[in-house]
Amino acid sequence: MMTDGPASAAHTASDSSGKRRQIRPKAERRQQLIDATIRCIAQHGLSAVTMQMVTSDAGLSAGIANLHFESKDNLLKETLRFVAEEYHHGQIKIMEGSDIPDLGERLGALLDFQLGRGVTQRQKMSVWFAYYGEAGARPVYQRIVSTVDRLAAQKLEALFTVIIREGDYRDVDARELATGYSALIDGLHLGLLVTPRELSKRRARAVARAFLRRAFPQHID
Amino acid sequence: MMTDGPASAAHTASDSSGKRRQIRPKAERRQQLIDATIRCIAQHGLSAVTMQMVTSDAGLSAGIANLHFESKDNLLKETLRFVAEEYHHGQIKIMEGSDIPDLGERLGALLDFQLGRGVTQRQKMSVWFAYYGEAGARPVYQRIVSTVDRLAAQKLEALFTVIIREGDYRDVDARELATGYSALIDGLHLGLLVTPRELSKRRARAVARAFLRRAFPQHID
DNA sequence: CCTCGGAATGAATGGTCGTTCATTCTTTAT
DNA sequence: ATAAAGAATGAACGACCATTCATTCCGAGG
Repeated sequence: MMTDGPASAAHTASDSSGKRRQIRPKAERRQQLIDATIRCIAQHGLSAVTMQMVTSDAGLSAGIANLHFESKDNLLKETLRFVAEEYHHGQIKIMEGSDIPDLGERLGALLDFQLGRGVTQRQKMSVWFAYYGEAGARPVYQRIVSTVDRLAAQKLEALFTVIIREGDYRDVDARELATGYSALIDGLHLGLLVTPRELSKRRARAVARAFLRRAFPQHID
Repeated sequence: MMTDGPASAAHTASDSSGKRRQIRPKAERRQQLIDATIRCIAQHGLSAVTMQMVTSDAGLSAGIANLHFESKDNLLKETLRFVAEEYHHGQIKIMEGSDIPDLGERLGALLDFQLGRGVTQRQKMSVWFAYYGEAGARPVYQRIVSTVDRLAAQKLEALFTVIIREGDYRDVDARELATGYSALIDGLHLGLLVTPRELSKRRARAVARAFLRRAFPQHID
């Protein structure tokens, strides 16, 4: 929802479109600032992000972030919530989506989403792991991620359960496999972020596909 | 080397052992400060760590970190290097260690190390992912991690290659499997850090073991 | 016992950041 | 057209942080 529309084209304040003050709906300004925050975290790292950085990247004045979000802490919290929900909603939509009747194909669609263009953008990954890094010390972040994570994990386990029944697979535990698959995807995201030279997106997809093939040989070719 | 010896028992400056100034070898002071940095990152998060925090946690005066490390940036860099090398040296030692002749057992030892007490301590994991979070924006961190990572990946691939030959496994690519296993372990570490409620250490080990069993059924029971 | 090198200290400094709020400006309703 | 409402601005403020360095003091060598 409104993540990369033309409205977010103003990456710098030096827009030649004029310096005239613009009044916009509150929700739009909030999203504009969250988008700017994502860009700043990806470019400079969470620990280097300043309010000046964010507001100037958004092409707005210094005090505006405190106007729409109460504080910097809150802005960062809301940014994490946005990224987390965007990612998990996309996942869940595919998993329960009956528009792909074949379960093997649905699994493939999930994999492509998780390691495809939208999610694997360096920007989003940077944000994702920047917060993970702080999560150990900040229970607020843990709670935000846990909430959406749990729902996605349940959906994945349900999907795996149906596939196991359909394929009559033996010695495969849906819960264990779902945990493993989720962890594998997270680990691959990490590799793509930290060591992009050694792990290409193509290879990441191949690795994830191989994981699923070993568990569900009849469903994945 | 000297990670948790009795020497690092001074977690606060309020040691009743006296306030008398102590002069110690340079290497010892450096390690003392790195240990304090690890504790501070784990407790407060990388972005909240201050020099005051570190030096007071180490029980020393304010300017000492700048004396032994040139700057805060350098202190953080050296701390990452220490954690990365400690982790990867432990791994590599097990992988090439001929003290465990049976390859299946050696694999199990590797798994226990990666998801066992030493590594999975919240402290170490926090540090690990705090830096990962910043790696997207800081090439220095990428280089430190890449260097040690590459060596470990090669050793793991070599070990898998031997196991594949020994078990005569078909349709298993050592390189692909090594990438997958490494990613899985990273992902499990992440789960242990961010959602400890939903993923216990015991279950993480079971998931990793199941991954290996699906690939090398004869070697893992 | 004395001396000297240098390890350790911590008050002081300069700079940066988050936040505030009086003011300016745009929009909507009358 | 005019006024009221409130969105946006940006200079100013106070707090905090990394870094410096004059000073203190330990301890090894004579």
